[in-house]
Amino acid sequence: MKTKRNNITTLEQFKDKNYGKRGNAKREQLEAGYENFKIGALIHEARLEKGLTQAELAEKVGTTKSYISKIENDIKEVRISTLQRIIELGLGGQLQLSIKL
Amino acid sequence: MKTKRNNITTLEQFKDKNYGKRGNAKREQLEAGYENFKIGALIHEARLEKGLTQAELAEKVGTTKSYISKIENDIKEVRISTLQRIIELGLGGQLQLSIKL
DNA sequence: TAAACAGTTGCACTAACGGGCAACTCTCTA
DNA sequence: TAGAGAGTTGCCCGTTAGTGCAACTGTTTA
Repeated sequence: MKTKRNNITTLEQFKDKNYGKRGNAKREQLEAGYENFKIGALIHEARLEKGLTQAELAEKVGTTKSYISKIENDIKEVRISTLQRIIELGLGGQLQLSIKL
Repeated sequence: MKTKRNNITTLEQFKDKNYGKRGNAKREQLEAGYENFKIGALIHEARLEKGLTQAELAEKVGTTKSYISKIENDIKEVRISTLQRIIELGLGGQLQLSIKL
């Protein structure tokens, strides 16, 4: 079998290795506990929980790893339908939406 | 003062008057309890809870009532940023997003 | 070293769609 | 009747989400 050799593929690894390293948006979101949620962090975390790489997720969804990366870093705006597609096809999950008044 | 004379401006009125009348998406969503949520129904309900008309909501958000109508009826796709704008500026609420894996 | 994997970033393209305008329907009141 | 308010719908256009490619930076293993 092909063993995974490197890089971050679980949430724990990410938190251990990257948390607090760079002054990026991802870390700030973790610190803020997603109070000001960003979609990117949401997908990022879910993907790691599933143990998928960006390329693997991209393939399931029918897109490219570069696009996944852009979404996770909130570089590109996402349509809700696209978000649903990623979550359902790629992560086997469901998008939950609600309004807190 | 200018009194509101007509049409539906509360959730109760909507349910009383429209529920089950037409075979539209809105009714089906109400019946399904939003299992297959649609953004439209979400905004629609929140708007009625706030007692706003489409035009009033539109003005707060800086858009038109026609656009609000299209979103509520799921005719148009919504961007997440737009959804946030509507909920925050227009309804004074917060959009809650999560992924159920 | 190097090679392979994971992720980021830049650039350029285009079909799709967000969003506006205006005209329409429907309902209620006078 | 008519007029006004609430909501729907058709048409249109400019923007941009989504894509594709390629080059880049780490990081890990051999």
